[in-house]
Amino acid sequence: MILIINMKNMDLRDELAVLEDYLRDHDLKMTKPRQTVLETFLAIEKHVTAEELYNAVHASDPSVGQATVFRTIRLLEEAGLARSACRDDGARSYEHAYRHAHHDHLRCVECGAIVEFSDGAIERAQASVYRRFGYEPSGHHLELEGLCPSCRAKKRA
Amino acid sequence: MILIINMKNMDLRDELAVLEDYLRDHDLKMTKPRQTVLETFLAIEKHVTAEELYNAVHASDPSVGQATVFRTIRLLEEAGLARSACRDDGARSYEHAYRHAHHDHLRCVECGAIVEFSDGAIERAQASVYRRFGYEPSGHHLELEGLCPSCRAKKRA
DNA sequence: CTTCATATTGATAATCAATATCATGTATAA
DNA sequence: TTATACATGATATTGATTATCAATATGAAG
Ligand SMILES: [Zn+2]
Ligand SMILES: [Zn+2]
Ligand SMILES: [Zn+2]
Ligand SMILES: [Zn+2]
Repeated sequence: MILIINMKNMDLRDELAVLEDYLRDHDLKMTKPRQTVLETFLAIEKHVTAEELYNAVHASDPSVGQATVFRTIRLLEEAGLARSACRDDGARSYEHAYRHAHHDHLRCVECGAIVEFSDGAIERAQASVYRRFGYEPSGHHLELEGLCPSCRAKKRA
Repeated sequence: MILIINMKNMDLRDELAVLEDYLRDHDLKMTKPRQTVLETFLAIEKHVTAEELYNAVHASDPSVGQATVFRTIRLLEEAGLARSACRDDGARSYEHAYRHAHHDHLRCVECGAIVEFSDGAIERAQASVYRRFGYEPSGHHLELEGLCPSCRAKKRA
């Protein structure tokens, strides 16, 4: 058990430092709930909604409230530790941002499977669009939708 | 006044036919509120939310209720007359889809100005991503964010 | 260690977009 | 016209998120 906790702490070190720096710079305080939310978020290696994150947080510390999870995930976003995108079906979803290179998403409209990809040609073409209209780039959201190989197979069967 | 109404009717002819065909094929009925919502939607040449559309509809016919506007804009989407995308700040927004070629959006994060563009290189690169992962394309959403020329100038001043 | 100003918390109420419900009104075909 | 199924507007409801607020915890200063 202690080993696991130690391993977690090792993995967390940088992210924790990023959060602490952000808090210090904004006269905010490090608290137990905020650490719990950060740890839980970092332990989930996929896209999560605030609700899903709350469930996970609640499992390891039932005293943490929903509101705090919503507040903290926004904080993580501002601190550069999380990235968010609005999901077409309602709830906003979040993913890791620190030490996770920019990527776009390819989602199966049938089963929801998500492929994360990065494509140089797309990025370069986007840069040229920015230049064409004289805009200064500050980010973008690209989601490709389609039918994944296994759902295509099922549909043919 | 009559002239304007006639002009509107001319512009509407095709779109109205598209909706009528869709309604007939689905055993649905053409009604006054549905026509009003369609006319109003087509008269607005920019992205609108259901709420904004309701306000415009209400101006020309106060008897039409909000629920009907929500229902009808979804209907227009299904009929291929409207396209929607979820806006980062909350409400879903809609734009014309009939006889409006696919395009992507470049939005100023400062003033909200939107440039609609279409870029062959981006579309081709996306097609190659679909092939790479064996997905069958069914659509995509791309929004570039940045600072428009005039906001860049203001920022420098 | 104690003080103390200030930030944070969890519970709850409130907001916002979007849907569901339902009694009443209306389109359309026979 | 008459029947039938669909559509409507008002209203209640949902679901995600945010605001409010009294009680608590943090962290810097003394
Ligand atoms: Zn699939
Ligand atoms: Zn991702
Ligand atoms: Zn601008
Ligand atoms: Zn557009």
